[in-house]
Amino acid sequence: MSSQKSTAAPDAAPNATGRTPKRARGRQRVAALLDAATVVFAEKGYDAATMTEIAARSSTAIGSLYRFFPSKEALAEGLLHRYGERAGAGLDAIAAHASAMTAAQMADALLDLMMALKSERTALKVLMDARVDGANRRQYLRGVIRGRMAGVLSAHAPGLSAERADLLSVMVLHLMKTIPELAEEAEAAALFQEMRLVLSAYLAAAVAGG
Amino acid sequence: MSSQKSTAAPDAAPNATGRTPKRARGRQRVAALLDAATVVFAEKGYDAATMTEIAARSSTAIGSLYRFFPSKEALAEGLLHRYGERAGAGLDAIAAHASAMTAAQMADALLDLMMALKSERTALKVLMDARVDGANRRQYLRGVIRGRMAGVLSAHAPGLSAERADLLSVMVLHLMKTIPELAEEAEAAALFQEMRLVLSAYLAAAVAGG
Amino acid sequence: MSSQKSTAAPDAAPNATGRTPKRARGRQRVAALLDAATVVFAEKGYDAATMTEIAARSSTAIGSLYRFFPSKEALAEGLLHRYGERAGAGLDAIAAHASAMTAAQMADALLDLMMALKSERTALKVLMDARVDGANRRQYLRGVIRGRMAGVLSAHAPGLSAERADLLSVMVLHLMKTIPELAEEAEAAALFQEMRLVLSAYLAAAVAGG
Amino acid sequence: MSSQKSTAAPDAAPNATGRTPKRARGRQRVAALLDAATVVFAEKGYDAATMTEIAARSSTAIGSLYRFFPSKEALAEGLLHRYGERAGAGLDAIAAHASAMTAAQMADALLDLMMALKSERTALKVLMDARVDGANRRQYLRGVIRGRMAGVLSAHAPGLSAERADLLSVMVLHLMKTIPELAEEAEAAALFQEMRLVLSAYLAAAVAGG
DNA sequence: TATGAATGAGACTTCATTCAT
DNA sequence: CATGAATGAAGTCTCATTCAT
Repeated sequence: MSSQKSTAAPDAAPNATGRTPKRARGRQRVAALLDAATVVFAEKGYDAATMTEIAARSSTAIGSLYRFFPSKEALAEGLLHRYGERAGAGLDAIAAHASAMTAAQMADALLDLMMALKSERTALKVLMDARVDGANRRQYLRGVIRGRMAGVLSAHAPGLSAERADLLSVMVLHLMKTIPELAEEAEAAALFQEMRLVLSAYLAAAVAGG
Repeated sequence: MSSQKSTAAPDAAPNATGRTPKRARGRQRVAALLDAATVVFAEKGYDAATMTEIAARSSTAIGSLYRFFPSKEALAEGLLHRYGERAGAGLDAIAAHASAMTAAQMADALLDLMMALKSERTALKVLMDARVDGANRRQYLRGVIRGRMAGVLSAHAPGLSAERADLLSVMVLHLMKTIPELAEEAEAAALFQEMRLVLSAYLAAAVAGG
Repeated sequence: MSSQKSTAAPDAAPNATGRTPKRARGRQRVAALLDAATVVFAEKGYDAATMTEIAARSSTAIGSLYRFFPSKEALAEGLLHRYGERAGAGLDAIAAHASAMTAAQMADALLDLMMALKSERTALKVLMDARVDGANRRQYLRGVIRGRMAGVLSAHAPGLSAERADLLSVMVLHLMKTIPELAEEAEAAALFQEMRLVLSAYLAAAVAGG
Repeated sequence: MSSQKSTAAPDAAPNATGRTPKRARGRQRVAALLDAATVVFAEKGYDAATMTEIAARSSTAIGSLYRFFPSKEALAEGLLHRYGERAGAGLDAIAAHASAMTAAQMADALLDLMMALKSERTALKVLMDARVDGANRRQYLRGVIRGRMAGVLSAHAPGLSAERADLLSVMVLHLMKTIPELAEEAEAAALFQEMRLVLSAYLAAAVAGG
């Protein structure tokens, strides 16, 4: 099932022709499907989201949806995969400047990234929370992101042991993961600022050797 | 299935009196149902959890489950209610000693409470996240707990404004809410200690006026 | 099943004591149950009516309801039986004066009887229409009433052959049976008068040898 | 079950052309479903009829039944609609010759129509009697048929006032509606002739100004 | 290859009926 | 005998997935 994906949504190199040859059409479809899935999963939750609605929202026939993603689980996987790439890229970008940042600046940078991925983040949360059997697949995403985040933190605080950086990265990711939930509270804006405090206090304490 | 019940409900008739037969049995049933619901909701999530499985896990006939909780939503509500009472009592107990605690001790106390309610906490998170219509009932729980937590924090740091205490309590609750997720990671124990650091650093910074 | 009824609801002679000894209490219960059943069947239809509601409306425990009527079908039977007795008595009363009536007067008398039994009539219709297996039991009621009606018609028009009187009685009963439905139309009152016309025209034509 | 279908649906593809495959199949399905529903509703009544049985009788998967009729109520509505069209057409055909008919001929014509729609009529009665909420839809059917019948009567007896024609049509429809019940009696054939007498006597009396 | 009608397992819920108290 | 909690078969409806066209 997971092996089929590489066939259906190949990460092939960007094509040379500027037009939309066969291959590119598929890429667009996949993107549209993932966008629709993001919206529907976020709105309804994993179980309540229906393949039919996701297909409809992206103007795709249900049969075509199943051609690209052979199951609902595979679709979720696809979403996770795309998110992993985007978030990874964002973290790499932060890592590039991490050494020159204060704890507060680091907190800001991470929160900014969080906001940039906001819409996807909600869908992600839904998928990660869904107690599906595909827990293993989630492990993959975790691994990818976690490594990137550890890179960020090591760059930021070169003194950290590899072990410590790993643990820190898990906790920071955990904290970031919960941010969209804060947006649902009445005091969303204030809580967002408050999370800045949480993060910077934690990072400062941890780097100091807490 | 019905014959299994006498085996599966060894906690029957704790007292020797012939009294409270009907009533007590009902109470036990409800408790068993809520326990089973806690487990199943936590394992599967709200949508994927089935009334049939919850009934089976508590050795209850499906019809009996519906006698006590006339809908899945009502069952969720029952769980929320029970959790509210337990968590509220725990917070009140902490509040009684809050003034004499350091930030680190407060973090410990809160985490201890969290551990005591661990199994229920996971189910709770699932229910609070579920995109059900009965959002009002959840709002009620939120209000109750939040007020209790604000009491704890005010007792701990009398200098806080009511507003600030409110905001802090929301954030602390938010952080605590996410703890069960950490338990799913490989480094659960270490992360738990890490959360101690997060909480105490945040509390110390916040009380200091960060 | 049907044999149990004679035990549960005996048509025993009116008791001598003026009080309410054991036997009479049962009689009251049965009457209350049948009254409640009449209302609920009429309101909801046979299938949608629930034994629980019928018990509740007559302030009877569900277990007691089942003591008197061992099944829903038996309860329906009980209602049919009571209706048969009441309608039969009414028809006998009409028969006593039938020889002195014109066709129009006969139509009036029958319609008056119909109105007197109105509330029960609606419940009856529901039960007769219900496509339950107990079709045989309905046959019984039909037989009883039909014989009475044939008596009325023979008294009214002595010239009719027994065969003809039988056929006429079936048709007249059929027409009367449908009256409650007219009450649901907007023009109920006018239709009721119209039914007078139908009946008297038919009786006159039939007696005349149509 | 799916393999049985080719056996159970011998009316498939009446034309030789490869054309109208999808569309025509849908229409056939709907017709088969309505036919099955007619039978089952007539046999069991509205409540006791199960969607599962209706699907089975038309060799349709339950899911397909729900694709065409998204609820039991919708299915009933579909039946009502189809009946309305057929009965309306029949009444219009009678109206075309009504002016040249005697009361007895009119009675015959109406009874003939009734016989032609016999099987549907029984189901109709069940649906119209059913205590469902969708009463509005039934009102619509009533209106349509009633207007057609008033047209028939006006054509038959031009002297009738519009009001009177309306009232007459309601009563005539009422009488016709009850015919299927007569078919359940032992003397069905004789009763059918008797209904001829009822109708013609009534029409004659009414036209005469009774 | 794209399409969407068809499929049927399975979810929630109701209610007639039983039986321990 | 009365009571009403307990039971579980059965009904309506949804939706992931397949496959003929």
